Amino acid sequence: MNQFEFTLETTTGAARAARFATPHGVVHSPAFMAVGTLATVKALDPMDLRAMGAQMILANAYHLHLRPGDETIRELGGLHEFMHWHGPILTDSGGFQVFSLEGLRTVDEDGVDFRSHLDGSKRRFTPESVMRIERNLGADVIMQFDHVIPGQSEHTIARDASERSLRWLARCRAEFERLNEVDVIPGRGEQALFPIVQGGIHADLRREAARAVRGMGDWKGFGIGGLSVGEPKPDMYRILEEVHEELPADRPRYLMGVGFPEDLVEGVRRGVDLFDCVAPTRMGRNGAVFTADGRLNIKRAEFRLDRRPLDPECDCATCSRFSRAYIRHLFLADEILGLRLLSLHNVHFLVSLMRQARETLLGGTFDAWSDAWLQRYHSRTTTAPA
RNA sequence: GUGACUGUAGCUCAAUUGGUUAGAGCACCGGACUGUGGCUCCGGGGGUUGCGGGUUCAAUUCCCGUCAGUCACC
Repeated sequence: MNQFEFTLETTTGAARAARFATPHGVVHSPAFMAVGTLATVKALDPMDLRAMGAQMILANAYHLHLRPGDETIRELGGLHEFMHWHGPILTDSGGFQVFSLEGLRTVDEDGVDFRSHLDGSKRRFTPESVMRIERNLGADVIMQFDHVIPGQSEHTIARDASERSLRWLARCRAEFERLNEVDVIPGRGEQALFPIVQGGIHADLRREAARAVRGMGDWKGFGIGGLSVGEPKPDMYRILEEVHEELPADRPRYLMGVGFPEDLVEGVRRGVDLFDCVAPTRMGRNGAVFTADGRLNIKRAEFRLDRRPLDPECDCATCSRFSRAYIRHLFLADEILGLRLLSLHNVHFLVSLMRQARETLLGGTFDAWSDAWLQRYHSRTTTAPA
């Protein structure tokens, strides 16, 4: 396969199974990408990720620029070499991080001034500087620098941010192409730049953004951003349906920052190929466990004498060995193994969930499987449907 | 044995000169977390103020006794 070639294998409605070729290996989609912001999927070793079948992981340009520095990582051979993950990597640009520094940053047309969350030092990101950072990190797929806004933002705010993101995309692409001429990528291979479709929860803006992005070039894939940032779930699902109709079928769609198990299934049904989310690891560190019957909190007293695994149907390295009672004890005692065991299980759960989606797509049973899966997951989940 | 000091929530401590229904932190019991701070946030259950008397309209607060702990002295 050619670099970044996306080969559709089958479709069921909007849902697709495909292969996405990168310089560091092929991603079989739909797929969940574990998040390793600081060049580590928190509490997990690359060996754990490989063993559970994780295919591609994320890292973050903002965080790694501040520490240890993208130049440092470049000198050390790039991200793959640095963190000893030799599969595909995607870096997020830092648009979301800058957005979340509310009160510590100001956006203007040229870029963003902000203060480092580490030491308060003044910093400035522009589309060009972010492209250079992501080049130094050397991921397979890099994301454009975009302007992220809260999920419920009104039309005028959303349009302003979306249009700015489009203008920044043009500058990202120009700098990306310039660097391709004058610079090499650390490690080996090539990079693909993904644009990000914005537009908040407004259908017209989303469609305009998708069309505008398409018109700007022959992209290797598309990011869908600005979702799961405070808007109701039905809005997110509705927007995915709108965007699906505007994006080319023969390119991967990456839904940024999503999500919870039910969001992955809903996303696949609406044409999404790639997901990433901090939920499995962050929530795992806080005691939440994904199971086929919904979420549970391992710290609850009801598990004090529970000898069962977290999820009786799970074959991960945690569930094949440890009881709920033991892991509960680890959490109440603040033992670090507890964080690790739940992070491992939760990431495995999402990776495995997408593997099931892929297998049922290829087997022609996806609709029935996803219906049944969603019904079962919601039937006993503790989180109220939005 | 004598004297001094201290006893308030599971723990560490608050509670104007005696004045509403004795509070807080931690712990405990639940919940939240979506392009990552192991953080944080929200809610909840918990008290015969060591025990027994007394004074007072009113006692965690003042008085007496008693028990326990700490320290000092025989």
